[in-house]
Amino acid sequence: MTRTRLYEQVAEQITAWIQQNGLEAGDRLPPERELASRLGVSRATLSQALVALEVVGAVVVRHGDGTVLTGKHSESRIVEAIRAHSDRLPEIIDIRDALETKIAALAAQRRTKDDLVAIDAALDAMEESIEHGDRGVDADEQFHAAVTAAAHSDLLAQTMREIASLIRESRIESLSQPGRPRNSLNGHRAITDAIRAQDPEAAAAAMHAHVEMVSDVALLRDQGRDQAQDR
Amino acid sequence: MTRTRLYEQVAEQITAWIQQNGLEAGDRLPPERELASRLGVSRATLSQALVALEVVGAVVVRHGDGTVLTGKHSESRIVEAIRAHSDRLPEIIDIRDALETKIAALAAQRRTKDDLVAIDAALDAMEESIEHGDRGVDADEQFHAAVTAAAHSDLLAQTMREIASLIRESRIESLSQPGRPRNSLNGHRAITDAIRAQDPEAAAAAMHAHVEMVSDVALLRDQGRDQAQDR
DNA sequence: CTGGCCTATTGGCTAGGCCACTGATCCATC
DNA sequence: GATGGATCAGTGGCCTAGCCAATAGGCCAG
Repeated sequence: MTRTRLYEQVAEQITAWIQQNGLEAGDRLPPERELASRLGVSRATLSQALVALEVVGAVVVRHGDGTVLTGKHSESRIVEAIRAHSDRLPEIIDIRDALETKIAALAAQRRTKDDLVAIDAALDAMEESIEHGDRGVDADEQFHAAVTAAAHSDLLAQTMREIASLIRESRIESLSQPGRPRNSLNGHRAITDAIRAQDPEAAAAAMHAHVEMVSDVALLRDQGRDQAQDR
Repeated sequence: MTRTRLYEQVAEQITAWIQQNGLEAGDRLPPERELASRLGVSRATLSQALVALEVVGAVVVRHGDGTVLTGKHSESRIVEAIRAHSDRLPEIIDIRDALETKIAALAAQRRTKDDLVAIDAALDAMEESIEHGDRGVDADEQFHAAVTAAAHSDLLAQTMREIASLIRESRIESLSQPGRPRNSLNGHRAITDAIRAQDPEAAAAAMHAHVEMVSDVALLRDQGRDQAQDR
């Protein structure tokens, strides 16, 4: 059994420190000498930690200049592959439809009582959020996360996490449309009902309709430069 | 522009050396002191290179023992997340069903003439392969890759690539069953017909049936320790 | 044969130092 | 006044030397 190496701890301390201080891309880390003494490690060890962070793509170390943050933290190759393209929204809809429809069906089959409690809680949170005039972005995310958890598939869950940042962006755009949060909430209710009734087909259909509704926004927005991809 | 760091060169030399000598998982690298002097760098620098290789997952450094190769090179986090579990086959079926069903539907909508040519070619390759008594694993893979390409979605394609190694394993098991390659080929034909006819629903249904057929094997194999996950 | 100890080997980490690169400043030149 | 080169302080890159800690295998006592 290999124990945690010091450089790993240091790397984590650094990332934590970055988060705490709200540092963003382009910001600089303290000089190695200072940072090393502040963390109570040698410069060599700190250097190892920086190598690790550099390999992961979190920072870039520039000789003679300093260590600057990339902000990319550690994005999956999936996300990287799609970020370059400007017309990514349709693709996000496609993959959400593929994954979440299946997830909804599995959730209907496998959900436990606890899963239902979590889903209901997310539903309540979104309702309350909307009552307060919010868009309910976080609650929306919470709901989908709860459904994903109820599907009890690590692989599907991990894949959803990989593209979470992409989905979040589209989610914000969608929920910014007037009347959309209420609409979305109704969609969530239908999905929840089907999951509660343990009806996979209905859950899949409800989720599909929900994702489709979101896609309308995307199409509206992409209308101008829509290409051969007829949907 | 930041020039190449020494540790990067060292890491590359090491990986090259591994390839040249045909080292495999479980093999040991020379001791740090020896390796460092042989590469003409200090132990500190070599240590940085090893950290980089460790972060990438190519090696694991064990205190007091040595540095051993993992052979995993660089697998996606999705794959890593699932490798730990022994009962991964059901989950692979789930995600294949989710992704490939959607991919088939999209392929039916978006396929070009060239896409069809590629799909037909894969079909022919599989047929010929089976005639020769092979299992047609490569041709099977080729077919699914061609369909994925025809869906014209970078995101879905990249996601499929991420879990490709997992699918490949299940594929080999499936096609090893007697009579299975022929069965699989028929499934491919049905999928191809639907895609050629540009019928999304039929393509999705055909792909779903195809994946289900594969899942039968998996269930058969997992029968003994099947848990609450009723399917 | 078993169990515990010893030791050679190997990686973990530190300390201290010199070198190379970067960027800003200052100054001579035009 | 504008331009271009020299300078210098700060920063990372890399090295040497050394001690500490974990591992594995052999040795010895029981």
